[in-house]
Amino acid sequence: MGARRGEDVEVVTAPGRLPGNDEPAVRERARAIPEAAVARLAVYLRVLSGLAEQDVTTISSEELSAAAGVNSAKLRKDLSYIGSYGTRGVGYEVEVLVDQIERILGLTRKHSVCVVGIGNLGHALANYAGFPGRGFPVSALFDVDDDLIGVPVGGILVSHVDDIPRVCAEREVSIGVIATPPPAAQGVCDRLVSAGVQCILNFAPVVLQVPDHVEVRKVDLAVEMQILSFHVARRADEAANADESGMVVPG
Amino acid sequence: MGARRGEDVEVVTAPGRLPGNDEPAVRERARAIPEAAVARLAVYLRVLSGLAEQDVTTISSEELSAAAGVNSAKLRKDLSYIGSYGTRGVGYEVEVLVDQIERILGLTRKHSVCVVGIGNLGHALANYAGFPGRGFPVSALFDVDDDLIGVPVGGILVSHVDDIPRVCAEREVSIGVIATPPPAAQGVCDRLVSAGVQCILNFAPVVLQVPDHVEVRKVDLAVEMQILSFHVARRADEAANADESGMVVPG
DNA sequence: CGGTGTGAATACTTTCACAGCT
DNA sequence: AGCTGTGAAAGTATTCACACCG
Repeated sequence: MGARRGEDVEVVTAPGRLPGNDEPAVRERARAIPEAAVARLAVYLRVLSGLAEQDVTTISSEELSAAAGVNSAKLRKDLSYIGSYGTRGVGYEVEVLVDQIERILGLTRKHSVCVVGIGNLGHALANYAGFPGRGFPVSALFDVDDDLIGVPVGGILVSHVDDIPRVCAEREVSIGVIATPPPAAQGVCDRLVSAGVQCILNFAPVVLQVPDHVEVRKVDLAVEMQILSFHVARRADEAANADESGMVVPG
Repeated sequence: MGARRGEDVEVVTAPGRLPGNDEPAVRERARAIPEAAVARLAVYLRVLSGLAEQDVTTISSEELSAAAGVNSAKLRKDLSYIGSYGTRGVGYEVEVLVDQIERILGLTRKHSVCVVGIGNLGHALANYAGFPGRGFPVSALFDVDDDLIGVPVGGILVSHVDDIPRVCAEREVSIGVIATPPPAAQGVCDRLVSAGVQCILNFAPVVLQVPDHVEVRKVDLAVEMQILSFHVARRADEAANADESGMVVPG
């Protein structure tokens, strides 16, 4: 980073709107799509795919945003990150948006997925129709249980976790899904990483330690439930407060 | 953003809650914990519970933050939202933090959970040990399939979705988990809402429309996969660019 | 007109850095 | 001497509001 420690360096530059602003460390990559926007693009894509199936060809930001559960300004901003594909006064062509979002999300290539840990959840994941349907073929399954090795689940034979390096290399796995019990997760993660897998989706309730170049996303049921619990509690508090402050309850 | 340009802007800083500050129109919110912080508190809680089991009694922000995968400033800030329970020069008492986080997250009450849609995923959820273990007893299961009604799954008998209102009321369900196929999700959601359930965790890949007073969180595998796909693509782009710009790849 | 695309304003989150307590 | 707690700065994300264009 540049200068810090301002001996009266006075921060001058308001967020650069000046033209001659040649930031030194600025990545001139246009690929600066906010993470939050990426997540929403995936949602828009699903909504749009549904519309395409119903032969809707054109849609406005207002309609699309309502269907996606966001407001229209956010939707337009999100779409603006990927380019200008709308027509003023009209709206967007569904098919164009589908293509462009798929391009940005990298869905034009297929991404082989492996699932590690074939318990209840692993079974569900291995059979999950949403994966292959949208460019994510599940191409390997792993477990430690001898009774499972060689058994077909969702059409794929389960391999032993010890074979992760070989099998992942052979089948060019790019995304690993961890659905093991918590104590096994870090070990499995390490094996996936050393097998060259750079993206991991973790269902085990543990914080995985990985090198910088590996991307981890986690799905944590307990955390989700606790967040909901927090909201239940907050609501109860508010109700109690409103009550006590003599508010008249409407309806 | 702070001061810039000489128009005595004086942005009065934000939501401070100084003591003795008699804000005019402040709506008495003692509970102003950022959503993002709430999610992390749940993670800290799990780490802390693990530490407690290993008889660790005291921990510094540096250690705890490392175990939780965040930096220590963020951890301290997050903890500061719930109060001052640390000892300067020493650290935090594990047990105190556990109690306080549980209190804030509303885990001192039990929250009955129902699962709707007893397919692969529903089975996995019904059997998920993480729920009852941490104050979220699964107390009702629902499906439409006649072959499933009355069958015990994870020790609970499956009821028909038509009985959602009655059963949810009887068992005081406060959190509904939707694990149905996409087309059924909105209908199930509506029934849960009219049964008085105010918090919903949605695994179906659809955007649920709910009244304002209902809190929905979603877990969307396809979206997660697509976000990872985006990162795979970005990485590939970066590699290509670095390559082309004649960069020497470091070891 | 009607609806997109986007600077600018606002709101929220993270990080810095250090005063103050133990 | 060390670590927490926290204002203030920096960085992101969301929303507003309107110029612009079909």
